[in-house]
Amino acid sequence: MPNPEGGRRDIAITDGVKMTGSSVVAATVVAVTVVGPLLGLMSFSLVATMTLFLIVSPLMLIFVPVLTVTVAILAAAMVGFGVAAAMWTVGIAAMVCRGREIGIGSGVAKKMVEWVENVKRGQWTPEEDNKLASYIAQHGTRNWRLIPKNAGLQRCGKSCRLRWTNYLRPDLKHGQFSEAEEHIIVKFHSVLGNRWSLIAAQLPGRTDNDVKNYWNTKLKKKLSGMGIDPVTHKPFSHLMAEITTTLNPPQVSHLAEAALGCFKDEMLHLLTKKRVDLNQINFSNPNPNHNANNFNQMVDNEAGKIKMDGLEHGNGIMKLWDMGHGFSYGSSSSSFGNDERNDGSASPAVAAWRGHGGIRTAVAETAAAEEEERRKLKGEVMDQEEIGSDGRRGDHRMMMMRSHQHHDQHQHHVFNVDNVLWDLQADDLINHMV
DNA sequence: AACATATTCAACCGCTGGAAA
DNA sequence: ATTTCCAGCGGTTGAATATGT
Repeated sequence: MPNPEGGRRDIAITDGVKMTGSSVVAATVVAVTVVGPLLGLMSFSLVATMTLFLIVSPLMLIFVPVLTVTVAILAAAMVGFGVAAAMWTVGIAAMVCRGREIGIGSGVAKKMVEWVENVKRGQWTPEEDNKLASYIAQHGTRNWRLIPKNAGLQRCGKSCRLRWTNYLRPDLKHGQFSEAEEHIIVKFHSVLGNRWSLIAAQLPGRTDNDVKNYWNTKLKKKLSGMGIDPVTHKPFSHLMAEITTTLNPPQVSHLAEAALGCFKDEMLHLLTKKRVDLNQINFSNPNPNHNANNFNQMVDNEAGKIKMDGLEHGNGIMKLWDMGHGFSYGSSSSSFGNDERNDGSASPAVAAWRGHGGIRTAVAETAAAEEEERRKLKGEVMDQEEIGSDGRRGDHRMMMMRSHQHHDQHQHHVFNVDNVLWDLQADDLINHMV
């Protein structure tokens, strides 16, 4: 698509500020300005040192041949430095230009680009907030690239968009999360994993960033403190049981040593890194009450929006959260949040979701396998897109996952200990922690 | 009071995929 | 069919603040 402003393609680094001829010149000037004085200083140092040496040396004549060679070498070195500096100068300019083009997002190039382009970063000031909010109130949020320009802000479009969506939007709720909100986050995280946008969609006025931060800073610790692994939502005791039944005795003893330390969370996190072979996933449903049915019902309600009443109040669904005592991970056979089966493994529903990246950091699934699986599902999912009427990608993903469950009826189960391969060496676990 | 450490959370980064040309 | 633009997403960072020593 031709750029409407006649420039080259925008790049990610500043999200919409284009490279222009003046920027190239400015970048070069900046680079030369930095390198020039450095070169001058180096030359001056060399000349001064040599002069001083020649003046003070009484044995100058004796060492003339040596000095000649030395000076020749140093001169050659200076030429080399000069060439290197010139190349560096050109390189910096090129890096800035190229960085602008392809989106290099770190290091000198980034700083140069920021400086050259005069794009501000960091905390927003109240004045900036006012400018952005009043502009959006008048013109809407149609083209984020143009918004900072038109609003008189020295920000990139992406920064403006994030500021608006995460902070300035009038429908946002600021302040502490309520217990009910915590409840919802934990329940949905147990099924969706780190799908923050999907979880946030269940909490009016909260952004995915809010939910993510709250989870990482509060809820994770809260669950750990209650003896529940925040990654798998399983009790630690179950994970330890899995360790002892799965690993060889020497490995178990190493793990036990590690467990005695103060790295419980890290260890358990690593222990949940199971290899997922998507070709062997079994989404069959040995338990007629398991979560897949409950979840599918919820997804069907209100065009893909999950119905909280059913989650919170029952119909055979376990109540995870006891308002008086915090989280309650019971052993109900029809549990939703914990989804624990008698053998300690997660149910197919949870496994299905996790198999699609719900707990990417915990499940050592390969990106390639996941991508292939997505592609396989894509056609089927597209047929169901109308269910997610608001067009959010998360809803598509939900549909994909649901679709996947139906699609792979005859495959094996991800988290069933009988089928899981543990791919971590005990030494690796310990080394990582230490 | 001064310093060190931990916590919080706004802002950012890089990637992805849909839409548009 | 391909290229380009744009917005959404999850992970990460780092400044500001709180808490501990």
